[in-house]
Amino acid sequence: MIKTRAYSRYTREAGLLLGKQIRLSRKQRKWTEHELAERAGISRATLQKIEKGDLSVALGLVFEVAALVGVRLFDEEVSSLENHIARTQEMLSLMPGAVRKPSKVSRLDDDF
Amino acid sequence: MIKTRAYSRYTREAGLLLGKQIRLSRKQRKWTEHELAERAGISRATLQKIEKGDLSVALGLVFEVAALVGVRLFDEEVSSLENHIARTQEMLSLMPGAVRKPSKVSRLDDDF
DNA sequence: TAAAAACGCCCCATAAAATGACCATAATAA
DNA sequence: TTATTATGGTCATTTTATGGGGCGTTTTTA
Repeated sequence: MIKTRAYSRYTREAGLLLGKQIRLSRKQRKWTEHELAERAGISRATLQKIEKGDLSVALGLVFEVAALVGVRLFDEEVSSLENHIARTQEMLSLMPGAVRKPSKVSRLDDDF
Repeated sequence: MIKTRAYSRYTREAGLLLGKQIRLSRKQRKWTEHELAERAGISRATLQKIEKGDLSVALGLVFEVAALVGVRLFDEEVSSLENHIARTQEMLSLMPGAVRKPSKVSRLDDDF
């Protein structure tokens, strides 16, 4: 029995868009599936899944393929990713180490 | 034997940034790991991997969690994703059905 | 139009991910 | 400080993804 996971519409569409963008970029570069898969170090079957927007594929494989054909998430250049990471880390370190739920009452805030 | 896959710097940093952003957003919302994992329908262990930038996690799980805490890739609202998908599909349908490598010579173009 | 290549889809073996339970430690609230 | 909860990590088991191969169809080139 195969258990199919439920995904939100946003997630499904995001995966679909990403896949289509990759496919389009690959064709613009005139690379075959075989060729792109080889460059990415993955099988053709997996590449096909990615281009179809399959959400079960590992994040890293998708990112790798996307980068190879020039599809950028974060629409930022690599160099600035570093800074972005650093800034996020900074904010993170200003936060309390653990989140704690109030024991009982006083649930009017969410201060954010 | 655990086979570690090689990822490009861009991929590694993208995963790391995404994870940190998720963690930050979760804390801003004052949700515990347990809470977010539950909402996303995944285990706490998997959420921890995501927040650490682990690239082996399924794309869909990461997107789902990101969406829950408000981290958007494509920095576009959901509604426009549809249009974006449609436009990409349109361009895609204008492309030849199969990419073909030139048989021998004439490799000066890449017309793109 | 014939030959070759790209694509779509399928199955299978196995490598790897996801889960749930657990414990230890760190962090928070009282 | 003490009690409580969140987090970090490990482990065994179930579930799933990945790669490899095959095969028919479509597309392209010659």
